[in-house]
Amino acid sequence: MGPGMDDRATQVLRYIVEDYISTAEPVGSRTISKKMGQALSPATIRNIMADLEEMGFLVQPHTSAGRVPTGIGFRYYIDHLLLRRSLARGEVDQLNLAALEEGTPADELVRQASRLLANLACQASVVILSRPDQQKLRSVNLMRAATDKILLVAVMQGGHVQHRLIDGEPDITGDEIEKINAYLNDLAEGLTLPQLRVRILSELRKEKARYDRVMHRALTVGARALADSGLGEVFVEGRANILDQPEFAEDVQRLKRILRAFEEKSVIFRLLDRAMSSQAIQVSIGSENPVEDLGDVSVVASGYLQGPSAVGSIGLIGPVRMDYSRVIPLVEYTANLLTTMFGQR
Amino acid sequence: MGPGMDDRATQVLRYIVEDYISTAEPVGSRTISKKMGQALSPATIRNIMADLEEMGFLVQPHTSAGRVPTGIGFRYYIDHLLLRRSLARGEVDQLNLAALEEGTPADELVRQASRLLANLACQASVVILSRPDQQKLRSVNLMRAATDKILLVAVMQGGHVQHRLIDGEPDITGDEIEKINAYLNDLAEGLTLPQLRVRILSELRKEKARYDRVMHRALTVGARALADSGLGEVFVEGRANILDQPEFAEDVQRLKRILRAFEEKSVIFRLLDRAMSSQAIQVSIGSENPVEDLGDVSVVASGYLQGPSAVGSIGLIGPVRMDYSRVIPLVEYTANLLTTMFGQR
DNA sequence: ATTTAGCACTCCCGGACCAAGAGTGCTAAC
DNA sequence: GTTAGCACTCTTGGTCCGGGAGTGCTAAAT
Repeated sequence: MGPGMDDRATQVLRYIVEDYISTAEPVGSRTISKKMGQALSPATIRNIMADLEEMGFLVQPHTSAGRVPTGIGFRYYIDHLLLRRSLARGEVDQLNLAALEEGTPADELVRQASRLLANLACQASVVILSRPDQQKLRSVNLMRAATDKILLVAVMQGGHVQHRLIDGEPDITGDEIEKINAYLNDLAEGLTLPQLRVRILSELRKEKARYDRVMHRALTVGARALADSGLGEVFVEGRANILDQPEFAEDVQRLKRILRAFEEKSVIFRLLDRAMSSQAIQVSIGSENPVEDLGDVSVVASGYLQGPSAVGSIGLIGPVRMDYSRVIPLVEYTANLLTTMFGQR
Repeated sequence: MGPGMDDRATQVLRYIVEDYISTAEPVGSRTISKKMGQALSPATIRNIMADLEEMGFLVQPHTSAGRVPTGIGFRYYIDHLLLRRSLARGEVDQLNLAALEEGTPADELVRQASRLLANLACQASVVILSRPDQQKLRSVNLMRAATDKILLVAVMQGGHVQHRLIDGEPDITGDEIEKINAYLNDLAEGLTLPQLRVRILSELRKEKARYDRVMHRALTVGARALADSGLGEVFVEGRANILDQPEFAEDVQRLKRILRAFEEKSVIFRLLDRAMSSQAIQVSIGSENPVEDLGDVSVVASGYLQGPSAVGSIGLIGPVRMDYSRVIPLVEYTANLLTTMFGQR
């Protein structure tokens, strides 16, 4: 809290931010005066505003326009002034993921959550899943997919399922696959796939079973593929919502930058990565976020857990002028919902 | 070919369409005259243009603007006038899906194809996969996913893999799962999942094995889930490319309609469904396509096969003013590529 | 010593108006 | 049948202007 940041000033800042959030227009002294019940005249407000501008909380788009909060202004608002709105009953109802079909795969669950969140918040919503090669395994299985093909199926502790096809193994019998499965599952639990692989490799040196080759092959393909896909899954939902935001609607260049960013896994990943490790909500305002191309959007995100380990992160992307009082509880609730749902799995 | 559609008129139509495709601006008589090597004066061209307009091939945005081809004009161009450009070497190289990691799942393969196609064509690209409950099975397997959970994994003949989680089966042994698998795989091949289910149900009436419940449960969950997810998978890539098209760049309403449509599985499905059943390329121009909201885009799509059966369809979505001579071969090639790649699986 | 009213000033925005340019349709000549 | 010529239409971009919104400053009021 800077010098001269007295109570009245923060009040005014709050009103300005809130008005700006709802109108998307620079806000003038007269408006604020009215909003504060005429307790202070426009002229006084103007003085306060001038102070706030000097401190970096506000800017004027041009002389003789109202003020607009800066990133710093928003930051201060969020850190000190924000009153969270609790969720309305209807909102909670709409987020009812439990209504999903029994047995829905984890990916689909997460994607649905994202979609619902996007609709409720009227923003674009994004989910990332942690890198598959860093997730711990729950179980690994091989199964015959065709005469000369074997499918490697890995179930992660988060409930996510990964699979790869292994070619050209026509001569292995069902029994042998069985044995491999039993063997794998003894070792697999709690390891990552790459870890499992090195573990097996060292074991293999000792005993020389007939199915060495298959298992070796499977693990190599599996581990390499997972390492290769590098980043985890990324889902973006509700892209169209950003077109509803007046700040983006006009400027096609900006839109293009944002949409392009949405198509790059790595960018989205960088954006939400920070939130993944923490369950607390993270808000990056404009240039605070780690992607230069998205210097004019805000990201509100939170990680979610599977048991003790962070498996992903869900959030919203929208204009800096977001309704944080609504959006933050929404994201928080959704992330918690995911955590509890995965807890039951 | 309408009355009075002489050679010269078609020539003029071709030039107009092609010029319009490359410039996105109404084209005037002077331009065409020059393009035809001054063989005809602008005045003559104007007469021909007036004829073409009367026949419905052209329109004027306003008096004293050049002409723009109508949907009918484009249709005629595509059906009778189009000269396909063969693909450049570099283009083929860029579509090199074979370079993908060995064992990449079918979904990922298809998505990559879509992405590459989108980049090459500078349009949005879309893939649909046929409804999972209509695809024939190659094999079905249950596997233990956790102490009280079983994972149902179904490999389709197209190489697509579906999975669902089945809850609360702690008391079944690995051996029993084995038996179920053996039993299932005897029956499964070539059936759809719902078919398999009714088949099993009738069998179950006869013998009462201990693992009835699990199998029944698995099939019910599987079949219902698949029926429920209704449509197949849909992937959209290269959305940002539509912002490069001048006809969409300005009009935000239109953009929003298109982006929203992209988020609705069912819409995309309706759009590409027709193409799925045929290997020949399908071109829907503007209002020809079955989605009202997308009355101002064209769709170029083609189905692809897995062996004898159509499993999906890939295509491009863009402005009516697309470079069909380039885009059609591209889509065709990509679809064929997918067909051959799936052939090897 | 604040607060406020008053006022001059600045800047944006929308509408009116105009000139240039592009393209047409028609007519009359080739 | 083709084309040159010409009058006409319509868009586009630029300029100009007036109104409105909002400010900063100053001087009066509390």
